[in-house]
Amino acid sequence: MEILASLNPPQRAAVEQTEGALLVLAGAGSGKTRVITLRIAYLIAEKNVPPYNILAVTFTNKAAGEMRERVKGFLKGQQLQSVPLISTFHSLCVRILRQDIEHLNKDKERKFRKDYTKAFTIYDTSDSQKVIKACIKDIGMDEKQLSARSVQSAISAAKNRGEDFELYASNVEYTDERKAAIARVFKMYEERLNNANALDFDDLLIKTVRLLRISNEVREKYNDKFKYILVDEYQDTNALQFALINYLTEKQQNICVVGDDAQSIYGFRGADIGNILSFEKHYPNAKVIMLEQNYRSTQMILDIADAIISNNEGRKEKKLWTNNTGGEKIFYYQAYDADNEARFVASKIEDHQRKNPADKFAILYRTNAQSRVFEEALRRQRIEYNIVGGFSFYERAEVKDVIAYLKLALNPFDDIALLRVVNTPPRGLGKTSLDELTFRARDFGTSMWETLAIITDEKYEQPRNLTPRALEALRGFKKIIEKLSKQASEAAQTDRSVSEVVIAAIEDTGYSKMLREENSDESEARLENLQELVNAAVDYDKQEANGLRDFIDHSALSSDTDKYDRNAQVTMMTVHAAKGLEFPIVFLVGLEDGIFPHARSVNDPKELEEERRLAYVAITRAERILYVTHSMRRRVYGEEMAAEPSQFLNEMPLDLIKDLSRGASWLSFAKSSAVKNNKFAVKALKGEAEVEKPRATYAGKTYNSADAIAEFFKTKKIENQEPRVESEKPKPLSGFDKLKAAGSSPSEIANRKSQIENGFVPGSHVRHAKYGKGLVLRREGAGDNVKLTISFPGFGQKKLIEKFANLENA
DNA sequence: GCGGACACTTTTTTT
DNA sequence: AAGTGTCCGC
Repeated sequence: MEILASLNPPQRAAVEQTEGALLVLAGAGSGKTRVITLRIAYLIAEKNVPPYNILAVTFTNKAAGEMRERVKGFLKGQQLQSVPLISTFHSLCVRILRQDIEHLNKDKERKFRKDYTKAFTIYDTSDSQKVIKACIKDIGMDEKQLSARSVQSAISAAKNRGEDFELYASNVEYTDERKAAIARVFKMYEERLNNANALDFDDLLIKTVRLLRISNEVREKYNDKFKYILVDEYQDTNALQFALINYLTEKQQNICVVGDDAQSIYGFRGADIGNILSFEKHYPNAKVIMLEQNYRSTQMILDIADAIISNNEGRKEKKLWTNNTGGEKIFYYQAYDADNEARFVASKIEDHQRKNPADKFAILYRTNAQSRVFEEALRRQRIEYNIVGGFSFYERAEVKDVIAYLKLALNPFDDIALLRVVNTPPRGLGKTSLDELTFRARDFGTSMWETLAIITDEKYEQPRNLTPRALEALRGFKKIIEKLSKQASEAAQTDRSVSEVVIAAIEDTGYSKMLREENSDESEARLENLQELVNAAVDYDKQEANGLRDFIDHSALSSDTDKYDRNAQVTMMTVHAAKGLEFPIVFLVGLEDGIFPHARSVNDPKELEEERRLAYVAITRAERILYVTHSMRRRVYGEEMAAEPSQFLNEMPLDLIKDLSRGASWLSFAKSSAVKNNKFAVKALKGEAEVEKPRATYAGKTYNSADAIAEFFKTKKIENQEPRVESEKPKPLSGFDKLKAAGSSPSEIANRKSQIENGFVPGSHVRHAKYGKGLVLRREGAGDNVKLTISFPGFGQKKLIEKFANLENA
């Protein structure tokens, strides 16, 4: 292959070393994806491996799509009999289970009696949360004592650790009532999913691993099928995924994994960097190849990324290098508020586009919620953009409703689907009737659908506790589903048109009638969305012949419906979604304490390190130019709050950053006083420096110029009163801004404070023995229970009990 | 049983 | 701010 000539020696070795186990440890921008896709092409084109023998696994649909595109590009012009399977872990599992799940029914150690069928349903996060909610209620607890959300994440975490409900329960201490309750819910949840012939996202992996473990036949089948296996972003695998790979490679050991420990950002999903070490243990003959040359970014960008990541303790030393020396400094902008931040980005994009219309941009943020302001700003400037992820098409209520009809038609045991649509459109079935139905289902130990069949039967003689009207409604509903079910199973088995069934689910169920009669803008939009769903089904009919079930699976497993369009000029997405991608110009926005690093991560050193790796991923997306921005105020829960610069900003080498802010900014201040106020720097100047660098660790100092920042915030007050940026109308102030507007001298604030039960109010500066100066952001509770949220530069936000915190005025 | 008014939580990140 | 859950009058 000619193209191999363009590779450097280690890259080339990674492509050509096709037999046996191979671990490729690669830095950001080192051509990882290029290597892995070329390898697939190489196997096919040079080694004559039939494509169906190749399996490549990724973590996101977007990565899988990207990889398919690239492989196609490399194999352009070749006639192929089949295609390699390039899929996410979850899709792979669905594919295996749809064929072979029934082998699980022979499992001698199975915990529940109900058999799985190939028609199993996939429960997405909100589906399983509904089940959990019901379970919590049924063990007699209140959502306030035990939130469905937290139980869900506890269950999911346990599952990803490889614990089933029994193991989980056996680890609960006698005194831990909360955990004991979770264990009870866990068991009940598992049983209900089993009854519903349903699997949640975690189960897809768990059941597949179990299947491969207990069935030699199945394991052998897939070992024979997948002769060459590749795993991208290997650092993100968790224990289950590792086990899955091990089973699949039992016979042949042709496995190639590619990863970068510095880019591990899915710890919250149980990803374990340790799998890199386990890999070498499990495949003792594994070769290891390192790719350290970066081909993507300028030296300037790499230096910034490296400066940040080197604050992490748990990290393999790995210094990226590049031939792209120099490059432009990193641009920095401090915005007055979120809107101003978005305007800045939009106007910069406009500038660049004027100079070079072909430029490509990415706007990267920590959370999806941040996207809206940027959408608005870009739309105002008439800049076209593409948004990845966020609120998915398949999450819209009307789409979920119609999908629920289809799911129910395919798997009538799916209680969640039934409850979703039984009274949508309204059929006169209210809470009373549905409670009765639920109660009976629990009583009989059957699914809702079976229960419904039993009590609507003419010959049923027990009292029904249902009004004649409700009974008729249930019978009507039953007929609708039966009819749809007939159509659906035809479409699922034969390759008959999926779109016909989708249309039936919209029309014959009364759903579209309901929307048409509502006749509002809202219902109009919903009808259009359903039309969109029909279009998707029509497209689907044209391209693939995999039937309705596959169509539904797709809707469950693809959260980012708007798949990444590599030709888009401007792409907006979360940093997570950007992994594996690159852009000439990147805007990393919202670099604020509490947002990035996220407030939920600052209290746990491990999580903070993950945030830092996330920042590393974000920065290394940039090829030529990187902008970093933060805003001084941000709306949180509808309330305008003061926002502090992110500690990651301060971990950047300040002299590599060019300030584009108008007037004074955090950066200008930090720069001018960094030398003067930094004890270490002063020592260094005097030649007394202990070699010990002010190594920023989570437990200690993070800022290398904490005093400078503290001082900056003192002066910030004045600046905030005279916004430097034109803003159409003055925004209503709230929180501490109101305080400042009313009278902003420290003494006045202090007075006010003593009036308010002698406590610290939001907006006041305090001093803490350990953390130093901080800004009070929030005050909750009363009396002895007052909790304060305080932002301490260098330490992040802390929640302190006022009574014990020993705070002083500052 | 239904719909509207109101009270209340919620935002990490992905499958 | 926005979406969800609960209560109440019809």
